Amino acid sequence: MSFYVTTPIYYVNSTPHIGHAYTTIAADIVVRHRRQRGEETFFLTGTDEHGSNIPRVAEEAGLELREFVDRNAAAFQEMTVRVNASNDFFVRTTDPRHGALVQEFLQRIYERGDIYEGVYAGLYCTRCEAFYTEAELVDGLCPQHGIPPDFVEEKNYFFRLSAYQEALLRLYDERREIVLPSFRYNEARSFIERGLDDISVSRASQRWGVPIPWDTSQVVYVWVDALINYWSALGFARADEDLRPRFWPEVRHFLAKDILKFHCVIWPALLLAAGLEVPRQLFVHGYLLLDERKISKSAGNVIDPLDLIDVYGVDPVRFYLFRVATFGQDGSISLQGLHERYERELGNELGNLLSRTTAMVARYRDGRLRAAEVSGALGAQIDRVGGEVPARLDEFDLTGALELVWELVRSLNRHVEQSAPWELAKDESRAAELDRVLYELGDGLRAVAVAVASFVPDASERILSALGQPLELGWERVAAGRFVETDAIEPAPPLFPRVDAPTPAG
RNA sequence: GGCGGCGUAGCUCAGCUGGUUAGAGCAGCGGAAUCAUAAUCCGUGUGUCGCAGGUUCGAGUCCUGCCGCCGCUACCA
Repeated sequence: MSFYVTTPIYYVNSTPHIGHAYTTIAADIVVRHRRQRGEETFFLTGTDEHGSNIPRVAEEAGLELREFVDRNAAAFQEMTVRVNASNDFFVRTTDPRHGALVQEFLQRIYERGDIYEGVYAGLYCTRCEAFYTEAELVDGLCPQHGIPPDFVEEKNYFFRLSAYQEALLRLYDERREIVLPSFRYNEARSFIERGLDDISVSRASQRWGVPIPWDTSQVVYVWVDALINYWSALGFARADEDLRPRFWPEVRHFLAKDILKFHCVIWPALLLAAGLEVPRQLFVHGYLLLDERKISKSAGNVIDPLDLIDVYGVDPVRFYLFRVATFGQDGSISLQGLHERYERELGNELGNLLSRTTAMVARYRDGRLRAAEVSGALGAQIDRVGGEVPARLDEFDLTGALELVWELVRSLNRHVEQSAPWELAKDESRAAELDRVLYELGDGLRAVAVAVASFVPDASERILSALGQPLELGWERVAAGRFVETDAIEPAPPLFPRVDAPTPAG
């Protein structure tokens, strides 16, 4: 079974913020988990570099076009690396190999008859790359950007989106889970239901883009160019293999709610028109709100994820985002919340659990941990994590999956208190009891490490190392009693050391 | 206007196809312990489950209406 995951390709018009990191991390968690289950995976992310905004913004920045997109693409590549995303490829739409496949894709639709020539006249917001009707404007300005739209009249090529209404409805009816969560499915379906207008897929007045193959005086509309990346990248990501037969259409697209229509309506229609299969699934997540407010430049509350990573490290940021907010819904984050979760849950509940466990093994048993039996309730809970976490991740309930693992962390701390190894250590006749408790703690912590590996990969490794366990993450190891005997456990250094509290000014 | 989401303890939220005295975490208060990054554990909640009706033996959970917040979308004589 192959499993292909994508993030949107991010627009190099601006630099990365926490919202980009959120989508990338979500996709990464899911794909890492699938690898743990031994599935064949491919994880794609990248940048969207065409469109009329780019020449304008580049000029404002005083840079050559190429220089500008290279610089901003590099910022997204750095973000990808810094959040520890395990992507298999990073696609850029300015890559000529992408351009060639975009042309091939459009040519197919053209030849099959669903692209025709027409004239578009209307109000156009260059920032949105979208046309507006008078009614959509607010005080005559673009509702998104608050700038006056331009009146544009030009010859364009149109895609017969309107012809795909029935096919799309049929698709939605046959595959209820094509768009998740279900309320996003409803949103997309009702949009299709009320009728679709044809869309312009070319721009006559622009030069920065992929030329229309049969009329090189025009370039491909940036959104169409961008969507095709999901299919094109598989064609050239590997020099020695076209990956499309292997991974298309087993794709899961992750995206934020603002680009639902492009992904859930236009993209499947384009694929149908090109005679290709539609995506297996699309997951539409919500927005992160900073202190209850939408994150935006105009609100002045943009967070650079790299700043947070500099202070707390990458794992805590990955952890926090899926701990506070239910994935799929909008969710509130705050610097203080991150700090509190870091301290309490990562530092105290998990980090300290490792510290106390390893310290006791070192102190009472000279670092030796021998196989013993894992008692009923605890063993059952470990096995339950192994069984139920995959089910939650299969439906992209990242928050629920993490909560299940955390309940096990809490149980282990409770187990320490209830069995009080320091009491057992005082009584030679209870040596076997002590051995068993220490083994249970070690085994439970080991299982936790494997179970949270997709969320906090670095910490997972450090836990396994501290316990003298092999760095093997196969999901079958999330089960009781898989601890490998060892003689070399030393008191572990703090897994998540204290950091200074954030300044109120932020 | 249509469609959809949300409204549950001070705060953040779970509560799937209706069923024992409505839950978790945080914060607060009280206590225990000392293996540990003073980290942990235990106890502690008189909540009109937005409001009003209805269906049912039984509703936070279904239906209707209404109120408030939000999203998508349409339209305006």
